[in-house]
Amino acid sequence: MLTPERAFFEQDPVRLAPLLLGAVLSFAAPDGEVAIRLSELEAYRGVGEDPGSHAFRGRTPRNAVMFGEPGRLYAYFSYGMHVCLNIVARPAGTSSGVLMRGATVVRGLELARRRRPGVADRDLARGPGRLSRALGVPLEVGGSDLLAPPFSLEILDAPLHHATGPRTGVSGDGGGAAYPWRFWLPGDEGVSPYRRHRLAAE
DNA sequence: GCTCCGATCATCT
DNA sequence: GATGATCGGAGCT
Repeated sequence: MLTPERAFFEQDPVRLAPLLLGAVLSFAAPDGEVAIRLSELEAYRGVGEDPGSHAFRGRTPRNAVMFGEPGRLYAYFSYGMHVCLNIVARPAGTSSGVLMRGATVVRGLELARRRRPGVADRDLARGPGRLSRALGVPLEVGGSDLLAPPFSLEILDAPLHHATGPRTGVSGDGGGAAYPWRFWLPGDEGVSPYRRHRLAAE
């Protein structure tokens, strides 16, 4: 394991995402620290390039963090109840991100269980909304540097064998086989359950 | 295991 | 005013 330099995050998110599989991210919240090992990620490119990206139509107040320094946290509120977490990629001014979709808890298991009463251990961080709750990262922490406290991030020395496929839950042109930018560790229990996307009306 | 469906609201049109 | 990078529960196989 090693701590990456800032420049590591300047690469294309499609290259970056698989390199982050197996990485350990920890967050020290007021009530304690939880660390997770990433097992599923999705890459999102920027303005005009990726119809599935929040940045596709340009900069807005919500997505402004993606246009800033790489290695920071882009957090957004989804479906009226979930917080999803991305790692900003590419040089400042461009806009890209890597969505953290699934992980397993490797430290602070007792705390993670307390945050998700009644949830099985393997489900604590299996899914993007669940992942943010297990870590204890609120929306307001968006924009923070993942390379500085209260965060820490360690990556593997060598990439792991991984699988690739279409992104989950992305509708319209950004879904489907044209953008096979979902990366996961085959067989890992932290990989989110695949949800078949709804077919177009007949 | 699977499918269907409602919750719930910031964001953008 | 509609949509969505989701989740959990109900009910079925």
